[in-house]
Amino acid sequence: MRPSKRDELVEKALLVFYRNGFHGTGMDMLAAETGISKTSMYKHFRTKEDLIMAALSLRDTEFRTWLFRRMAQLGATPRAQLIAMFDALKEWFAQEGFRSCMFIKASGEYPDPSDPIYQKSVEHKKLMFEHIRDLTTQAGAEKPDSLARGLLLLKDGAIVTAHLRHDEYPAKDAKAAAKVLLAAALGS
Amino acid sequence: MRPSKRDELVEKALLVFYRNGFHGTGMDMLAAETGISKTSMYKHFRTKEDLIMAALSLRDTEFRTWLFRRMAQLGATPRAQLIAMFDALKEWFAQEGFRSCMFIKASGEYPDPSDPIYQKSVEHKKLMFEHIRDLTTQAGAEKPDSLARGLLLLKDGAIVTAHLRHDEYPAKDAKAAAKVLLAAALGS
DNA sequence: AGTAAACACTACTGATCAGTAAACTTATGG
DNA sequence: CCATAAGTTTACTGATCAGTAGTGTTTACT
Repeated sequence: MRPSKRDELVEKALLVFYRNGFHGTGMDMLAAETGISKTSMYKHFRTKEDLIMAALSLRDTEFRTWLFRRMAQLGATPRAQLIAMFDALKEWFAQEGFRSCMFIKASGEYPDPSDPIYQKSVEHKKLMFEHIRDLTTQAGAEKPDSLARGLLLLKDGAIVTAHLRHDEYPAKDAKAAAKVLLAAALGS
Repeated sequence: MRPSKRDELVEKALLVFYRNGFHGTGMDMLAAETGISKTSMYKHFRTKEDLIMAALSLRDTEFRTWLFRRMAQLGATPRAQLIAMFDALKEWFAQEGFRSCMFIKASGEYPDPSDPIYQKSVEHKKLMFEHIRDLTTQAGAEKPDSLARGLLLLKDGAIVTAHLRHDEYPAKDAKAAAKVLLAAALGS
């Protein structure tokens, strides 16, 4: 099984799921939009849920890779990186395809905590937390966990707000608030 | 048309939509769960979308009424009310039926900005903002709009995080961060 | 008691849902 | 050049989707 076609399917499915939602995307529509036949899709993935899980895994690695790299590019010190997270978010919000956080949406459509899709969303948030907490630790915070959770509240608040409010405020306000939290935790 | 049965339908439909999602809830399932026949449902509402809109309207007034009243009960001054918002949220998160914000979920399932359901979600967030901004104004903030938006980022961040993380942290961290923002904006 | 509205029940429409079967086409590697 | 595997197309399954028609039943007001 060569990986290329399968990967292509997952990439395209990811976009359609992100744009149309999970329940809102049928397998026939997916076949039409990706140009890949339904039979082939079911050769690679036993069920729709399996395909969703693969798309979420791809999204998780893609998103964290992009965000953390961009933070590192924009900020020299750990503290500067944490502030730069909100500059990176601003760039994301301005992209035309931006439609909130894939995992917040996924857990909204599959709210049962025993559902693998829900659990994947929990996992993504956990991985996000771990990286941010590493940075707050490096920055010398007394309570790195608490500071990291606070910054992530601003991040997720900004994401869902940016989806309902297409102006510059969510990223801007979140960045300003993050600076205040960092100053309170680390000194100005 | 006596209002009682119609209202009963909207109330019950609201619960089912909130629990199962919008696309995840079929009209047959709704009839089964509410005990109201499909025929009757379609006497009151021409389409499923009309019913969803009615449910969202009810949710909007119910939620804002509850939250603002609770904030007034828990806080004497405008500033105390703003902090108390996060105590009220904590109570909400602890309720067994808690499943994130209905409007964030609605805009996730209906992401088209021209969709009435999406617009209803925007409207709800706007009404939330206006009340919080009134409080930040009364509290004497120099930039009441900016402070209100910052506090609402924490609120929505806490809501979506609490849905994926069933512990006390989201409400606790959001309250701590809110205190820091208020201290920075109003003086300690 | 009688009337009319509100209600429920059953059964149906055509469309779409996830998923499958079978036959055909393409590409690749020995 | 041939065999194998990956891909395609078409057609299908039974279930469920939103929404409707027709007939009967309950309720409330006069």
